[in-house]
Amino acid sequence: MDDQTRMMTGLTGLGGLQQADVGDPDSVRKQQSLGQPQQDIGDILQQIMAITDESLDEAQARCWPEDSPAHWGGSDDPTEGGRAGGGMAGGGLPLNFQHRKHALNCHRMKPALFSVLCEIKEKTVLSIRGVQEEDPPDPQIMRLDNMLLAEGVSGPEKGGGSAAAAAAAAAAGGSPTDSSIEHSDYRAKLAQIRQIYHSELEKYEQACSEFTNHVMNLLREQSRTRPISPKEIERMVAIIHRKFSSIQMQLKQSTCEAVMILRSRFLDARRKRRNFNKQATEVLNEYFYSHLSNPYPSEEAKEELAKKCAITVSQVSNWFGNKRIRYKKNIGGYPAPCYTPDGRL
DNA sequence: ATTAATGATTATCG
DNA sequence: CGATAATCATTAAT
Repeated sequence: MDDQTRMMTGLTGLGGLQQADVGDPDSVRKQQSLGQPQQDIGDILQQIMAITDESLDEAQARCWPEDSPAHWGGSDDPTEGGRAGGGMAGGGLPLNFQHRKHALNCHRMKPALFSVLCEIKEKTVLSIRGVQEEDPPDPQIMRLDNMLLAEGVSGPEKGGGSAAAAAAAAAAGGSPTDSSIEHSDYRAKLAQIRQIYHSELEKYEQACSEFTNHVMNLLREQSRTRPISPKEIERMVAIIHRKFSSIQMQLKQSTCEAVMILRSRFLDARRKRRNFNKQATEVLNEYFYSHLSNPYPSEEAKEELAKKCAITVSQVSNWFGNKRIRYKKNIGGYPAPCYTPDGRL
């Protein structure tokens, strides 16, 4: 390994640094103070710190140029909360930045420091390796995905809004003022949700790849002054992707909520209730009062009534359910209407 | 503008 | 699954 050889040479160059000592930050300074110029190490560390800070700030400033996207519903995204609002990149930063980087790379103590960092890392990486991440196929996000697909939000585009509305109106047949209007309205709103969802998703993807690129560039850059294995970069990228996918899940969840609300608003039949026509209620009432002793029409009788009234069987069932309970309430309540304990009806 | 009537939904029970 | 009771959301009536 390249790192290994460099580590070794660097070790000898530093002169007698024992492995046991490296873990303790103070021991490094103590060793330096005795032998080689301590000032150099102090400088070089400071430069590394400065460069790291600056490049991080720069990356963040470029990655999040504007605020978080809009969500529906009330649930705010808790994962979007605390990002450091560090110092904005001033005008002269890049030059200063390049200059310092150059100075650092050319520093004569750099190989030695690199080797020390290699060694420290060699000890700590073992503990990190123990934290192997596994990604179980999250059932939560699977559920959300399935629902979005079923609702046609995340599926393939189904034509423009007006076209879809026209198609719906044409397909509905019958009276054009009844269900087709509401249905097209529903589809329009659904298309709106869908559009927002896709644009947000795209924004997230873009931000994710942008941020990933920045981090990778940063790590590659830093790998010249401190040891970073490709595997670690990979790990970092995986972490970033996980984070962003959790944000995406938030988006999917709020989209699902919006769709649910939309459904309950438009597909709830209570909202488009029409009274049955006079003749239908007459037929139903006739059956009810002529079978008052047993007002429970059989399935067959229900079908016949449904056909006669031009309504569905379940509507007939609803009607008889309502009629029975309301008849009982109106008739049976004379002597002792059921008062509640607090004296109200 | 309030209230009554009414069709539909929901929760609960057997 | 069907019946009931309570409740919702809309329409008709006052």
